[in-house]
Amino acid sequence: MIFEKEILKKIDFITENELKEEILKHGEILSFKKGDVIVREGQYVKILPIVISGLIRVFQTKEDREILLYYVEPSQTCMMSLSACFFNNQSPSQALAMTQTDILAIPSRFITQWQKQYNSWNNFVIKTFRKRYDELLDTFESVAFDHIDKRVIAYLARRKSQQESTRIKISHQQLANELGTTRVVISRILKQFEMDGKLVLHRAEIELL
Amino acid sequence: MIFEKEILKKIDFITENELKEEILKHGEILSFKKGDVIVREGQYVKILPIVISGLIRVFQTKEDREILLYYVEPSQTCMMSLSACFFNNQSPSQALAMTQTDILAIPSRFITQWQKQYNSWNNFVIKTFRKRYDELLDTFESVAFDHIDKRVIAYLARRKSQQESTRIKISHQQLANELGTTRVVISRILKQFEMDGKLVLHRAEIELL
DNA sequence: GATACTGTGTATCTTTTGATACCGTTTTAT
DNA sequence: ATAAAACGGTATCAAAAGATACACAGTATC
Repeated sequence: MIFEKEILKKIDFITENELKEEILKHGEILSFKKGDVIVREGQYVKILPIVISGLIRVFQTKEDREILLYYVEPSQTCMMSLSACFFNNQSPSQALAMTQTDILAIPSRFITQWQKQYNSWNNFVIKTFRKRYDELLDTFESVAFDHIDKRVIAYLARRKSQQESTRIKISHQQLANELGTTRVVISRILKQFEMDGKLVLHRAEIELL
Repeated sequence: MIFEKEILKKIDFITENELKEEILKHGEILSFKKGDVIVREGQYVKILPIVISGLIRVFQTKEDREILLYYVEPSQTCMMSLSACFFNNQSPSQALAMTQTDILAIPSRFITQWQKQYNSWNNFVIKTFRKRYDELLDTFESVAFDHIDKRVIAYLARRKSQQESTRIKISHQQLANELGTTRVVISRILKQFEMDGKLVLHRAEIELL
């Protein structure tokens, strides 16, 4: 059971009390288990998900490879859903629950309505677009100009700071998928890092030093 | 002199007559010559530019290299300006007039106001964000997964369709900057294409066949 | 017309990354 | 318990792209 108090804590970027009430009234909590598909490619999207707890991975698949768009963390929403709701489009991407995840589902009809009525909602919408753009630009720059070893380090560092632990559970294959390369390349680089004393490798787990 | 009729033609995505009048009333036409800097990095942005004629190049500079974000064509606006106006931020990027360019400058205070009042304006705002995101994603994918020769061809094809001519005025060095690589690589690839009979090279100009 | 700058062709060498293949270990499923 | 799948180490080879260097032609400037 999720209490209203917890929900309100996650949407503290909403300043108008009236809007808070509306959100609690019209939003519905949906729960997903690890590995559940939340949105399929091509599916029409009727709700906007705001993550209350857990983590959602949003990605596209193109010719048997995945392109990671972004993760949706608590207090955030999915830009692609936002856009799809807005224009009543099909979703161009897939969303997957990475862990047990609870979302607050807002029916799409409220999105533009609230944008007009509530400043903080409109801010939320615009910030979501801008944030994802900046993230993508970051990724783009690192793909364009950095070597893979640097990207691996950056990825691990980000994971470390997100989860407050130096042990990162991920297989070489998964890491390769995240960075858009192959398993052999990742194994090679990680081994080198281990020899340099930067980390220790365990099965499906990387321990940062 | 730019006539109201021409302006209205360029903003035909605006459906409300009332808004059209407001735009004509509060917007101001600004003209730039080829090469003029329209926005500097770090500058506060007080107006939203809608291009009436010409072309604007929006890019960032990082450690002596340029990162092209996008071009703003007639009827379009600059996402970065939109975002900067919205949050009263400094512009993280530079904008440069590629040719003689006329813009319709909308004072920033109207942006959110009109978003609330006019659906077509809000659509314009959201579409701008989404469009630039999609473009960036496209570029990202081609950088991540395509070889440079394919990217060169794609770049030339886009330029061709934009300007309705098979002769593209660009030097190898400029082309290298656009694609984030070096002159030698571009010369090498273009020469190969010429030998394959796909194009003819002239000085600072490429003729597509 | 001399000079400097820009644009281009091309050769050589190196680094990075990808592709493939093979092997052993550990975990999972039946 | 046994087979299958997932995980990872490593070697070899090839391709793509970057770095550097040099030559020379066209263009602009004075």
